Amino acid sequence: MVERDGRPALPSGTLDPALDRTLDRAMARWGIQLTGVPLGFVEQLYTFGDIDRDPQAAAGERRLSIAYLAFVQDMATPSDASKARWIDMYSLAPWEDRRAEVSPSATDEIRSAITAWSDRGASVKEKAARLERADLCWSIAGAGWDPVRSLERYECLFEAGLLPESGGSAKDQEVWGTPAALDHRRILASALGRARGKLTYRPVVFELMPATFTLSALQHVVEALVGVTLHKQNFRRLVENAGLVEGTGSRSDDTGGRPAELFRFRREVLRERPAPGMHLPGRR
Amino acid sequence: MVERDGRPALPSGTLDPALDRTLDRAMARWGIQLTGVPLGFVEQLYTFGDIDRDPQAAAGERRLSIAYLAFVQDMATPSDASKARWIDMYSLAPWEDRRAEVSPSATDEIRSAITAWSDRGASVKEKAARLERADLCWSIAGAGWDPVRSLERYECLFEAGLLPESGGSAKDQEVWGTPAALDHRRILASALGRARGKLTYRPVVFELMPATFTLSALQHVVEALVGVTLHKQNFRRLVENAGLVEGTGSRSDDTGGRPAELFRFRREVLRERPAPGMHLPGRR
DNA sequence: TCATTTATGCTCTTTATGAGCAGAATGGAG
DNA sequence: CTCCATTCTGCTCATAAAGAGCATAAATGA
Repeated sequence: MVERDGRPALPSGTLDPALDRTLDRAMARWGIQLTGVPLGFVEQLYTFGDIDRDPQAAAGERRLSIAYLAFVQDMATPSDASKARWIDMYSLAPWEDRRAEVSPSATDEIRSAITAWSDRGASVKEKAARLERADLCWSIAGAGWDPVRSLERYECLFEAGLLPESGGSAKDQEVWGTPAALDHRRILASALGRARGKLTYRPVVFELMPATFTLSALQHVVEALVGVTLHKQNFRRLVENAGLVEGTGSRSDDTGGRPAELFRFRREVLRERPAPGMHLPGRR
Repeated sequence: MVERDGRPALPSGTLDPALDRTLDRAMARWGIQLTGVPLGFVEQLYTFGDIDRDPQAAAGERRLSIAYLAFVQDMATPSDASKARWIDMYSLAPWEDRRAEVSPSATDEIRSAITAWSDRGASVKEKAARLERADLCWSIAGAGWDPVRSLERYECLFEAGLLPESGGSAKDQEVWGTPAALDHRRILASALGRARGKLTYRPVVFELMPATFTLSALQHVVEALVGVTLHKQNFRRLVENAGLVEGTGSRSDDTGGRPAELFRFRREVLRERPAPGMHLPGRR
């Protein structure tokens, strides 16, 4: 991210109608210019254009932002020239990280705030609608936690007025995260949901991995992305059995325990199956 | 679709910065105005902005189109005032319909044209890349047919110069379909892929169905959307077993054979499972 | 009455998934 | 040198889902 008005902001720039033949190229141009990081897998994400998304825009002016999701290899470092730096996405949206059960109290705080919001519904009908939505997002009354619904969760917090973006106080950053510039947290939430979903039917994780890696390293990346922990043996079985990876024969011995075999992505899987990916637990 | 330059075109209009507070509203405004059809499920699809997508645009001018995918109830009829009318999407992209094996020769014609294209690659490397891509799209060397890859297939035909949009002759409309205005066939291909994918993890089919329906009717809609036929008994088992539908007790007797029970969508399934949908055959 | 058509119920096999037990191979502490 | 903590890896077992097909039920029309 870069800095903008003292807050973290996604790198962005304006479309040059003469220079950029396609939107993808414009995005690549600005991405390189602002971060110096070479992009891997790239996909258009969403176009944001609400009239009030940029409070600084002049009246009658409209700012459209065409957001892109890109994966880069193994934490490539931003160029020194750029002011860009990596920011843990979960510092912006801590509620999306359910790997450690260190502070379930944070989730509880959100849950009770959201429940209070649904109670404030004007009519019985609206209360019920809010409650159902809250349940789908936050798994309050029994619906499972769906990692893919990160945008819905952000929008739930936004509309409930719990975030600074929509007038909330949200003091405890461990719970409510660090605000970003403009609606960039919303964009992040979209991207996160998209990436998590994509993971289940396209082998995009490997865009984030070096050429060879241990299965544990792969699992850690998947877990970081999805925000939940996975059963180790089953994960191994899944990726090996599905033909997503193949062993290289060599091994890595900086594991802290028994050395691990190094694997590589099996590109052939793309031709063998139409939708190869990581299965998310309980998602069906 | 409406008519534009003598060709079928998707309904569209320009964003009014003063009038439309959100992009969604602008889309709804134009949708109603141009077709008179009330929209059900709506989702932003993709923003198209290549410099050469509108040949009529003035130099230095750039036309951005923010496309939306919307589902409407059971073939609602366009208002008389509008010039809009329903067009079978498969008349624009016949290759996407693999339900009837009436003319496998059409697919064969496309396959051989695509194979010829990959042979025309400049280098050995490019040939191989084209061949892999052709295989993924058209299931030439053994990859399965993935209904979701409709956009990739359109782009394959486009880049191979086989469609009028990219200079091809494409006389036989049974094979190459009816051209639409501008890049609207590309937009259709995007929408089709998105809708097909969505089907697998969200119960969107029911947006296309009346309140009650027979399982056969439901299956026909799914088959029409996905473009392949399904095993009848297994389809029934899937939707009933997954809790997507529930019987109403009453029955329909215009089936032509034994009367069928009428079912309705089970809304509760949304709370029971995070990603309820129809499983597509062979897609994994 | 019987052939035709569509709907529905059930079985059988194969493959995935969720959960856990147990052994193998390393480094470090004593 | 031994023991132990740590991590990797192989395996089993129960349950669920998916692919394919057989068989029966309930209508219509010749």
